[in-house]
Amino acid sequence: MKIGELANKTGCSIQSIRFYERNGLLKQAERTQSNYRQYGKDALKQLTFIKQCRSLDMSIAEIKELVANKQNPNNSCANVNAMIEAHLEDVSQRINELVSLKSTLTAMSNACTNSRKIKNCGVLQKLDS
Amino acid sequence: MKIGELANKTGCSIQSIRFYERNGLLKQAERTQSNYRQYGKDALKQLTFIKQCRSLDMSIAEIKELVANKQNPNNSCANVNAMIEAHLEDVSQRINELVSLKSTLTAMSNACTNSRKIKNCGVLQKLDS
DNA sequence: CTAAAGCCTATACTTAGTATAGAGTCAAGC
DNA sequence: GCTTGACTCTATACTAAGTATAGGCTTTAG
Repeated sequence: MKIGELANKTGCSIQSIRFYERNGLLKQAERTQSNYRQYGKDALKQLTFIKQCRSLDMSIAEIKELVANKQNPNNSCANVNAMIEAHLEDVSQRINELVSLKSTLTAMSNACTNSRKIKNCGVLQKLDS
Repeated sequence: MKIGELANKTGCSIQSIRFYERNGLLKQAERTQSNYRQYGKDALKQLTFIKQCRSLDMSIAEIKELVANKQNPNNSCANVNAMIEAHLEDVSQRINELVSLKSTLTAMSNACTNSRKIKNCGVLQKLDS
């Protein structure tokens, strides 16, 4: 199949598929005589894997590491586990940050009403304090 | 005071102060004869305001809008309120995404142990499914 | 045969800064 | 008076993960 079909099947944009190839997440695609990229089922699988990882907010670098690991089926998977744990830790921390931020924003939002003027705006007053 | 002192007092980097100026969040600084930026208390206040907004994850564009609003003390503050609400909504939604993501990652992390091989890695199996 | 749709590469743009190069300025010490 | 180090200046490149665009082929449908 060509890149457009692959894009449709995976929900990735054509540009991001090319981007993944350029960045070594997808191996270089075969080309037709007219230089069109040509994909098989394995590429579909690989791209689906990448999409799955991206949906978990993994970085390109992290995914690249996972892809590399998959090449060596008999190696230990300890670093894969370590990476997931580190990523989980990042996500947890970001959640904590955002929750705290949310409560500040809520307080701010409650400090004003639409009927005021800028000079009396409760939101701006909180921002200035 | 010069830019280094302002940076120290606010905890902003010198580069980001210049960045804020370039992008219209801070007004153009006065210059000394030798072209050094010269700041007074008002700049300190303004930069502190910007930092406060950034700590709430507001974008440069949003802060620019707030700064512009502050110029007109007698206007209604409705759009300030609307922006905070929209931002709060964004944050809430992002929290929801991350919480769901966290539970997926936790399940993944629980699906494997360090003692396995890549081909039997529970994490990779979940990622492939 | 022609026109539309699809594909190709290369380049610029996005966010909110950070990092660097190369040059000018200022204060202190000798 | 000179040098050295700290500070500042501008301009440029870089980050992440794509998206958007221009200009040029190729394929497909009518």
